[in-house]
Amino acid sequence: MAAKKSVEARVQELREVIRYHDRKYYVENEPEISDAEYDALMAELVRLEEEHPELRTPDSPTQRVAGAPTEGFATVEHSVPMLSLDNTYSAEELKDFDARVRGRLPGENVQYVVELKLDGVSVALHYENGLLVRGATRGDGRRGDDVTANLRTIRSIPLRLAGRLSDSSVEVRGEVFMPRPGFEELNRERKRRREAPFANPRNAAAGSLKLLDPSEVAARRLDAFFYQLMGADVATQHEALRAMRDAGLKVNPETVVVDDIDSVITHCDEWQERRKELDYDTDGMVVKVDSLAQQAALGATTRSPRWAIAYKFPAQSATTVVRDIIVQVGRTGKLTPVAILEPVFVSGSTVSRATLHNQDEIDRLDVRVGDTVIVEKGGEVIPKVVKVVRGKRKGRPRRFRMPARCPVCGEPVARPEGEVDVRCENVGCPAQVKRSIEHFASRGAMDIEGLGPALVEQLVERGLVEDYGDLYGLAAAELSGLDRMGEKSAANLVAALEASKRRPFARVLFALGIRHVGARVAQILAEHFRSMDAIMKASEEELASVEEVGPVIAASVRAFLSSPRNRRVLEKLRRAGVTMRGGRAPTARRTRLAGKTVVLTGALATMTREEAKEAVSAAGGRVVSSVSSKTDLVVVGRDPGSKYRKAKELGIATIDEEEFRKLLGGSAGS
DNA sequence: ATCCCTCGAGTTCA
DNA sequence: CTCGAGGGAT
Repeated sequence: MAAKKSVEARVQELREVIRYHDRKYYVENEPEISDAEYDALMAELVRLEEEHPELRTPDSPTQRVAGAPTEGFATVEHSVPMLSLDNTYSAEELKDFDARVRGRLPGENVQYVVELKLDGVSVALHYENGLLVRGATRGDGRRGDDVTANLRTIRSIPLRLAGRLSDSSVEVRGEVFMPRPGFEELNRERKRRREAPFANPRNAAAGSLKLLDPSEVAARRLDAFFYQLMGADVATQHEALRAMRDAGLKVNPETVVVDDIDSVITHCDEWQERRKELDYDTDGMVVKVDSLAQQAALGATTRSPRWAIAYKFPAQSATTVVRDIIVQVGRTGKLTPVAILEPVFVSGSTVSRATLHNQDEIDRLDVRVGDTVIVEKGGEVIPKVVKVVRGKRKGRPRRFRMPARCPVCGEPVARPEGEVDVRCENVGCPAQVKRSIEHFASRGAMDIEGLGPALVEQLVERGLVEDYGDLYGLAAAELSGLDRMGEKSAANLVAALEASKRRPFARVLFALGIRHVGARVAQILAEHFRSMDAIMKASEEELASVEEVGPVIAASVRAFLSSPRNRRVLEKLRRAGVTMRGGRAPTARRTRLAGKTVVLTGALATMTREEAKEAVSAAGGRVVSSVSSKTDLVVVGRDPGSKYRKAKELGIATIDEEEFRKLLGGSAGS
């Protein structure tokens, strides 16, 4: 056993040495040994582990690419939501931010940390006892994909933390990105293999993290910078950055701590130019209040923290020509003018169309066909026509006027008094019919896989369906004759339709496409009325008396369900066996909240008002809007309103968010 | 009457 | 993502 002992010791030693050099090379950028020497160390470790599989541990440097390709990614809920930051675009707005911060921290000294804002993919890593156990993408902020296997392949992400954090359990957040040289190399290779190149490094990074085979991810040159540390004993953001760096997590070196907003602005201005020197993309700067105590005092709104803000570099713009202005008809019948542009490359992608929203916008810009215009990407994604270059207008092109008749069905259109939008009111208009079927089939609604715009187009054009009620009458035989529809796809679609009949009632209600009834309102109505019959019977007043439903929504629902045409469609759905009633309400657990009347005031940090309400009703309690002598408990969040005072006056018990979560029994926020 | 927060709806490209 | 508008609180 003596031999065994020395092998074990050698394995340990190799791991430590490799980890040390990994860090020198990938994190600190100061390699101490040659690649060949490094490879030799790694080869020895691999060999020893192969000979002694019992010595393998998950944090061994050989285990970066472990695990077979997966079918998909599990969803992970973030313990604390990954909020996005509010954006600012000018020095003026930064000063406003500073004023808001100081206003909420009277008499206190405020320091700011200014960091580069990387243009990549946000991730959250969990280390337990110093070991990387899980990593997830930001997703929608509340839940993301578990991409642990892929993150493990990124060499600048330590599998085990070093130094003071070496056996602590922390969460760190950062940005995974692809440096430009790696991106260019990847695209050259993709072109060689006749694969579509990525439009920009961010897309390449996002696409790489979603690869199902970790060994493919390992071949991509991904990198990461970390900027948030949770669960460690630090008092300021700059200490957190230092602690992460000491632990072997890569932290962006271009970070400064400053004493006032003017220095922040100077720094932002400077990087606007200097960012070109970097070999990775940045889309702005992030300004954070340094003190974590002050951060906590400032808190967050439901959307973003109040202690940080993003300063976005001015959007890149490009000049192009308007070839045409066309008019689209949406699901609700709204006519939308769209500029068809001479394709032009703007910040990462080629733009060929841009919405002009409505006649007012067109008049404001005075865009005409043939005009030269400046386009920008508002919010990095959606292109926007910013202005017309008047000097380049040739001749006297006609002003654009919204058509008096629907371009699709030819019926006259209406523009209600005082509204900016023009609508086609013909519910049988093919454009509306197609869009409403697409909506019906979409994810979030009935989620019918394989039923996309192209197929809907054919189904309607060939008269196979007149509305979404007809979908369930489709037979595989009818379908397999369509373009790109073999027997197999036809059978799949029929199966998908069958499966969709079991969607929960709330989804069905949403799928109907009633104006003002989105996913959320549908959920509220479903929970309150429990069945289609009950909603059909409800009067407008009864509908409007439901919390969160006002006169406009009530009228819209009533109008939809009163229309004989819609009733016929609903009848088809009912006969097909589509869910028309909700299940029972989840049985209330026996908790200390059971039977209590609760009032919420102020903003909660870890859940929205709605989630809090759900949590209370799941716990058997009831949330009402105002404090009275009948109220049992007032939950006080950040910036409580007058309800807090009233609770004090009436001597009603108040609790803060932490106590509230305890009362909910830890299972809140689900 | 007015402010603030959310939700709904429309939109682009790979 | 952003704009506009509905709903509730003030």
